[in-house]
Amino acid sequence: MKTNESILQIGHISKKSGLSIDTIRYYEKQGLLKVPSRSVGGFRTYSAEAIDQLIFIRKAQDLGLTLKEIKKIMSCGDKGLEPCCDLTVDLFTAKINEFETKIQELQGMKKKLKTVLSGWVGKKKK
Amino acid sequence: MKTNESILQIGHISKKSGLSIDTIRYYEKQGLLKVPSRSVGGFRTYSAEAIDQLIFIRKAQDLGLTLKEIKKIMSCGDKGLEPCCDLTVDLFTAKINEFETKIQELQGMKKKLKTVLSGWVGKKKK
DNA sequence: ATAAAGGCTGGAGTATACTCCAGAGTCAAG
DNA sequence: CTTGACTCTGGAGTATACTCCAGCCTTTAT
Repeated sequence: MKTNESILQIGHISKKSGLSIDTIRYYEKQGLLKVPSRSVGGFRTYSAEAIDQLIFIRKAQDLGLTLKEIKKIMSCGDKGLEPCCDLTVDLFTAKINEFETKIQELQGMKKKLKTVLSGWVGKKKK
Repeated sequence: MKTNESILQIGHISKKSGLSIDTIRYYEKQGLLKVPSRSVGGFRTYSAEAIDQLIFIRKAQDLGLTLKEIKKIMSCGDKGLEPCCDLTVDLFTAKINEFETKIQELQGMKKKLKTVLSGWVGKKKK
């Protein structure tokens, strides 16, 4: 059950990242994850880095980015932080502003929910 | 072109809210918007309140809530702030925590993007 | 009365992001 | 060498949230 310590199969990084095997393969197809090397028999083999990348994707997605946007953002890391093109600069700038707005909105919404919730607790049920 | 001042047709609230007519009708089908009254001929007629509701939906959605969740949250407003059921209390509590986490993540992500971006600006292109 | 702008319904189609599956091959242990 | 856990591919299917359309009706200005 224990192959080489440092060579991770897809099932392993699936468990570590919390993403399904199918999802990982889907991300690869979509170009979000660089194509992994393969074992002689054809199994995908990953380094630990892949786990971090998957977690990053999940987080970014949770923050409202599409896979396309995430792909763009991630590919900048690959190329030593060179902007791939002006559009990427624009994307980054836009996203930063968007995030700022979202933070404001989340704080507002949180307050709203809290107010409603505390009203319930005050009344108590049944 | 100007009917009664206070009776709004779907096209009007569409423009004001920034959502398409189709989307508004879709929300109605999904039960997010209370069924509007109709003109004699069958046109939907709204009050200005509907615009606010649409804007709320759009914001909540932007923050990562599904239409189902938004529906639940909105229906609480209708019922004088009574929790519709325990599940709603749970939903609210969970969402408040989720929002807190997201705020943290957004701030982290914003910082990351900013760092990358400032690297580009420093180097300047071409 | 009529024409242009706007609205109606039901249903089909689209985009995104998965999720599931069959049939077959791989790998490590015993 | 067999077994059982794991992985492979390609393609079909699902959920969510729209988006578009045909064919027809309403409204209102002229």
